Amino acid sequence: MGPLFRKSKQRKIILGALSEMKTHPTAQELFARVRETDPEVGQATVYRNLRILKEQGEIIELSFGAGARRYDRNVARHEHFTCRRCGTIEDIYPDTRSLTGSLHKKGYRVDEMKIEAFGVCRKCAKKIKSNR
Amino acid sequence: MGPLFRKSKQRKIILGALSEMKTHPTAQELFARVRETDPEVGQATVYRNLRILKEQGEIIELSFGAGARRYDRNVARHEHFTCRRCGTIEDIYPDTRSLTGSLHKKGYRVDEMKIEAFGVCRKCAKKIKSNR
DNA sequence: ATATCTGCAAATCATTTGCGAATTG
DNA sequence: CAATTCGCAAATGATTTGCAGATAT
Repeated sequence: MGPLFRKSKQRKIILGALSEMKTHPTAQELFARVRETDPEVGQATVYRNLRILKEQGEIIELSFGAGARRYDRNVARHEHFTCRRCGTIEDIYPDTRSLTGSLHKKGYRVDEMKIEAFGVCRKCAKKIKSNR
Repeated sequence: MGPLFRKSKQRKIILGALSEMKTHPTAQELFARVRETDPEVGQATVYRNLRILKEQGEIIELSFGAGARRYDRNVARHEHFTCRRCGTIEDIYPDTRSLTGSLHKKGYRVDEMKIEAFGVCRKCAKKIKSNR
């Protein structure tokens, strides 16, 4: 079987910091955040632990288009909406059954489906409306 | 307005090579392919032209999870299915209207939706079946 | 003519790895 | 104690950029 994972001090710090951030941070953003309170934590430690936590199913790894990967403490099945105006990434919970269903009918075995939506979020849409 | 794009020899070579490849290649894969016939083309030229061709809407840029970006000459609206067994990336054309519709109802303005499906493709599914 | 483009090499950005020391169970 | 993890620095992989010379319109 695989290696035995320990509850290292750093692993707890990193998971704790990610839990507090609602912004779906990149490894670098999380590293910066961790450094604020624990300046002795190394950057490789952050990357290594993100990989381990992902393998353990404690967190999810995201990658929106190009650029750095992002991490998410919300492990429930969900998708993301990125606002082009304010940059916020919101969790969304679309019903994907008809999508996977039609693929199954065509002979595909689907075990994962990733959906990313882009546009203007509800908050920004309201602002735009009131400004005219 | 923006810059005037020219039809450089290299740009044509790169677009031509991508047109012939049905594999959704990375910039490096495309670079290697171009080098086979035109060894004088530089790697920066490939990257630069991929960006320009994308801006012009001649090609599409994809990024599946982590790893290098991939490029696609098929600019029609479509999505992708990646087979975990043979690695092939197939074009799929799912109906996304109900998905965008329900987001619109919730107040989001959706201008783009990206879907990536993963699993076992039809060809591999058949092979697995016949092997037992 | 001159804005655009090229090839090369060096720079940048995100991430991984080697290693000897420290920590966890 | 022995497996695991750490921090650091160097390595890697993907992509971008600076620049002087070449090219397209």
